[in-house]
Amino acid sequence: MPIRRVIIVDDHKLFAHSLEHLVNDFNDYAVVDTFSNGAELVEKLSSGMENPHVILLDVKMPIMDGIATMKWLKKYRPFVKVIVLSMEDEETTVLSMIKNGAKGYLLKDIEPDLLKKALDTVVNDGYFHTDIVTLALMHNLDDEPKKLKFDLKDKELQFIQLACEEKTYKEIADEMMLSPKTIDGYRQHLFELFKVKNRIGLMIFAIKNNLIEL
Amino acid sequence: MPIRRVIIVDDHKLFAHSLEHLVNDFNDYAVVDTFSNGAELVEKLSSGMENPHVILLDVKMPIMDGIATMKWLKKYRPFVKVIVLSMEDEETTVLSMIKNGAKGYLLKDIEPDLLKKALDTVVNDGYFHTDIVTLALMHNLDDEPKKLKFDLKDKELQFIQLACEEKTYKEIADEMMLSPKTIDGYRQHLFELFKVKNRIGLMIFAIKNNLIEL
DNA sequence: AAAAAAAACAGGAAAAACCCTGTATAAATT
DNA sequence: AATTTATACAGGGTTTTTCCTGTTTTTTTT
Repeated sequence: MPIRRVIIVDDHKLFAHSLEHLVNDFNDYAVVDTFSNGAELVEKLSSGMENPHVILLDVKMPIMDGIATMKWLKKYRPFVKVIVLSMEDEETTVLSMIKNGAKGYLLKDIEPDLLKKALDTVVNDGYFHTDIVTLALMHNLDDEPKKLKFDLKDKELQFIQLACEEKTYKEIADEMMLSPKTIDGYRQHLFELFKVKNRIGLMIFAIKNNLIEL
Repeated sequence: MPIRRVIIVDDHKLFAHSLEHLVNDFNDYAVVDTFSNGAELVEKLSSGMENPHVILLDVKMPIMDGIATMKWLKKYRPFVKVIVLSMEDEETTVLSMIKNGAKGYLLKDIEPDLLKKALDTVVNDGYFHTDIVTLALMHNLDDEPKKLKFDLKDKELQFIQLACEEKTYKEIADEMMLSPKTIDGYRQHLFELFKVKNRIGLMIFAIKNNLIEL
């Protein structure tokens, strides 16, 4: 196996250089460069630097942070594998890095062995996912209706669901076997309750509160 | 550690009983019952049977399938840990089982050792997630605009995004600095293109095709 | 420069959505 | 039994949306 070129991007110089030593001690890996923020990386890559196999990327950095860097990489170097090395395990951060193509997400307090394993796995299988990622993904999946401050009657909920389909109120009235005037009453009541101005507003509210299934 | 009570639910009798032997051979686990579909399980649990620690659940079953069973369990026995054992790895199925609280999802062709490990991990950590789950979760996350058969101009896309907000066309016209009549032209053109009948239909289309960010 | 295509805009009208106020009836409270 | 509350419904008006058929202006193509 050829030596894998690794780039480290981290503004914490001490950490970055210790990491460099560690990675250089692994067989098959060599750190070819370290940068202290995303902008430096982007600049070098843009000006013809050879692409690395793997980038070890921090999240919190000055000038151009990990998320912005990840977005750039996704767009211009999608084939370069990125492992995020971060102090923070906030789920929104994890999700946003994974969404933008990170192949792994590790906390900085892991054992060196795990980093080695992550590198190997990412190179061979394309990704390395730890519990931290899986849990974030799971919570992201949550689609329980958020507990609303109002409790909606069955008919109201049914109206909302139908109002979020490509139907006229007349059609909704037929389907619910009620007068169009009654339907108009539901509409008006819910507009006031949700503080929306039109049917689009109602639909936005319904989506944000998981009242409907698209 | 006390012996963990396990229930197997699988209509494939031969498989179910082989599995029973296998699990009984594991230390710390004992199969207390096997059922050939979800309905049998639900009936027994409802009529006072002691709850198991773990349920090994198949997906494809007659009468009451794995998904329906999982939904029932999520509602009435949320604390019972379920590991899905399935032949199929269709991502929608995986997602739906995980959404409904399955703690693990394994294919039936795995090694016995892995099942043992899954049982131990589920009992101790609460879940056991294999690549099959992580991959399904990842793809679920996809929010790239799907490649449309039409290519939309910038103005059209902007109109769509504004039309999916709580605005009148007059307001949209102001914001885009165009005449309301021009906006109406965009509307009509896109209605025909997407084959929708009203603004709600347009919004549904935009959401399904990831044209907008809510 | 002429022709073709695309983008911006209009008139006019019907349909649907929106809004306000008010009534009859059934259901729940007291 | 009397009162309140909730539900279904109406009249009638304003605004917005939707639809159809054009014209003018700008941009692109030839």
